[in-house]
Amino acid sequence: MAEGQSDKSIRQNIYERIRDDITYGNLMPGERLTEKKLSDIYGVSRSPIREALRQLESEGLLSFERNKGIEVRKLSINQIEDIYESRALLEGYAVRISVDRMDNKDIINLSDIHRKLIKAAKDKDIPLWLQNNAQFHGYFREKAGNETISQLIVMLKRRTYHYQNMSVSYERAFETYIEHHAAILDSCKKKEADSAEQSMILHVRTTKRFVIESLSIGRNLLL
Amino acid sequence: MAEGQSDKSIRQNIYERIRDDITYGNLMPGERLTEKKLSDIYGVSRSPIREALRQLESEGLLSFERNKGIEVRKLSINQIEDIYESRALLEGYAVRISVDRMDNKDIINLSDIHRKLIKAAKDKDIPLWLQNNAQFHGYFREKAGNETISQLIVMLKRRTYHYQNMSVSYERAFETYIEHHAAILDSCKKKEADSAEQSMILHVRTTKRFVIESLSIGRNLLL
DNA sequence: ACATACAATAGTGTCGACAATATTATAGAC
DNA sequence: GTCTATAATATTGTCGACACTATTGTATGT
Repeated sequence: MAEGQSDKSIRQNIYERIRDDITYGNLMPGERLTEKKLSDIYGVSRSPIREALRQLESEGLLSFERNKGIEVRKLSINQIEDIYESRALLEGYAVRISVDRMDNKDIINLSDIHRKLIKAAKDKDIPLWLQNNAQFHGYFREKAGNETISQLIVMLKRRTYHYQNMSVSYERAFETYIEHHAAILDSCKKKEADSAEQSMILHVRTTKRFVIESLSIGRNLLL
Repeated sequence: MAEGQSDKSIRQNIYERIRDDITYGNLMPGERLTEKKLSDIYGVSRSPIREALRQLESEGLLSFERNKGIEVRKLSINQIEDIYESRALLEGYAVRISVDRMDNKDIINLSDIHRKLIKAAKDKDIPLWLQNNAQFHGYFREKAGNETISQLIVMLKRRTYHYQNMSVSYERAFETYIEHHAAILDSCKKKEADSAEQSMILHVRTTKRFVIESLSIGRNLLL
């Protein structure tokens, strides 16, 4: 009866598993991976593992050193800033393009997500927050209808996912984010594309600031 | 006395070779690759080849179908448009950020490249054009100092490289491009970042139009 | 001539083994 | 005790073989 899925290749399963382990923090930045260990854990040979690792490297989640090994990519403050600046640009664009394409139904859907975010914040329900926050941002990504930009945003989000998660509990973060979302939503309603874009850029940059601040605090505590 | 490089891994060599074969048009979109054939051509086993292929897939240069095989990724008109829109956004950003960081030396360097482009256009020296055009665009990419955005631009350029090369000979292309470059350069001199950004966006979008038009013409001739 | 079943072929997916390289442990000199 | 040289170990890089799947070719019945 076997293990389960099975119409995906082993490589694909391994790829998704390691990817998720990185994004959800089971594998931490800087952590060392050896092919042998992964091979033992998942009970498969090294071939599909190596191929999965190559994919993850290309997507910026792992870093290799020839004949040395693999580690979960560790980002410098500078690199984190670069990634968030890129996201600000791309997500800002997505919002700007979306605005003109939205009808009443879209506004209702977004307002609904927005309400759930307010509730999640009030209850301090972080998983609920993360889920709806992803939906909120994803809505614009999809609506903009640019496949390439959508993929780039998703890829960049993955690179900082665990850094960002560590900062969600940052004081006042929820409150600030909700204000930003409200501003974006408001501009959408008024069909003010440029204003919506600016609000999104501000939103992502603020997130960047929170992430970096909480990172410094974490390091100060540790060192 | 052996082949040459040799302190790069076989995988890395194969990766670069296939990548270049795609970007420079030795491998055409839609062309089918089999691991066996590549293995025979390069005289190595399939393992490093498969790993290289995975990298190229992640970068959007190949497309896979499970148990079916690999082909050089063929882009639809829509996908080409998406990629150029993304490039317009990213390269526009790079220019905008660059402007404030430029000193007289930079302006001189860019003017120099610009002059060489004019000469290449006059002589219809396409390789010289391509080389200096890459330098011109690369200058802003580097100057902007955002590693992530720089990598994204390079990746996206590769995806459309051979499509674009087919269109360089498009009538009036050189002339138009030189006007655009002049406008960008002019805005840089005047330190008008927004204007420079807009000129670059226009430039990339115009390139998109030329590529798509020359593509349609090519298809009409063929069908 | 056409459709179906089945065999032959070709290609991808995975595995275990070995080679090359890097890291760690050990021993010896001072 | 510390440094260096060397042996032992661990890890990555590459290979050839086999399993599984899809495609193509062939034969048979109608």
